[in-house]
Amino acid sequence: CVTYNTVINGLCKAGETSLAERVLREDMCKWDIKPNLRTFSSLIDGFSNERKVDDALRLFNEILDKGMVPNTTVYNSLLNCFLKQGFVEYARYLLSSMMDSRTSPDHFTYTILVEGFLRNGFVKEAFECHQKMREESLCKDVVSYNILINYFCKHGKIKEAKQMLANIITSHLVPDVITYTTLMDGCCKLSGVDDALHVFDGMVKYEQRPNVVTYNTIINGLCKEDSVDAARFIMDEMMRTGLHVDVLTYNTLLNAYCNRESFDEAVSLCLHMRKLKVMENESTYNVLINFVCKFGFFQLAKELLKAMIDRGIFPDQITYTTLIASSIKSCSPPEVLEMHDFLVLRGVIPD
RNA sequence: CUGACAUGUAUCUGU
Repeated sequence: CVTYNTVINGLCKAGETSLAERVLREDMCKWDIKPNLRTFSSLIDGFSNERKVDDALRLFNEILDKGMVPNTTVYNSLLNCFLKQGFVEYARYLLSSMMDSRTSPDHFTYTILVEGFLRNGFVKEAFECHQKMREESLCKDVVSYNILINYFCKHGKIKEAKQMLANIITSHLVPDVITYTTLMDGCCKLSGVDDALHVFDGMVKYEQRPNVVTYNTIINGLCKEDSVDAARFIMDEMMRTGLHVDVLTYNTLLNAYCNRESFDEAVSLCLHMRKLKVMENESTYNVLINFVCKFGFFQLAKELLKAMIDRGIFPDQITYTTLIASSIKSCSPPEVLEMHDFLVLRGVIPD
């Protein structure tokens, strides 16, 4: 059973949850191995990440039908699924059944609720959940604080965000790399890179190691303040010190070079990326497509679109908006429609 | 007695 759970969980994480379910139905039944709650949690979480709420709910009901008793993790997975897709009322209902069945919430439950309520605009309830978790001494880590810091930062409230960091420390918890990075990103966007660097100093002082995301955040902040060369210096330093850069590092700088119209730098960065075998993603192509569109090279944009599909990267809503907005300016109405149909046919849902 | 498998938070691109 452990072996199967490992395989099933791997498939779920790889976005192959339907296949994982077939493994359950066919292989496990064949050998008469009984799935347990972990098996179901993996599958529910897998469907959750694929936004298949119906399937997640179906598996939850199957647990009940089999006479098994869902534990906290199973409830958490389904709660998270509902809240991520905006089904707040379902989540509330599930939460009350969880209470009725005397399944006690843990710190995961609370952080899922805090994040989910904030995501769906129920700010007051989110804060109440956070408070309740603290009162029940279930606040075992800083995740819920991190979520609140992110909320404040995304709503322009840098002062409140910093206050939350102070609250973490007075609660005798230890801010982690995500706490600092979240706050640094808020600083970059609200009070400038200089301020973010103060936070960075604090992080180092409290012995939290910056990671790739931390540096990407700084690089992005510098790029947005037109200090692209300083940003590039950081990237070079990362590589020199053996910290591996990722696709977001490249995308951030690539976008900055494009905005600055440093064509040569942009091209050489793309080559650099290939050489280090960092795979491009949707954003990489979106940056390039946006760049060529801005100069009215719509044919070139089409070629990039083809190249991205050939590499197995699917256009998304941003690709759509970029291409449609540009085609309206430089193409005839039939061509705009042709592009629209083409993208919709590849699964893009226009917003 | 011990060990292996499940759930939550941060950074890039368009309008």
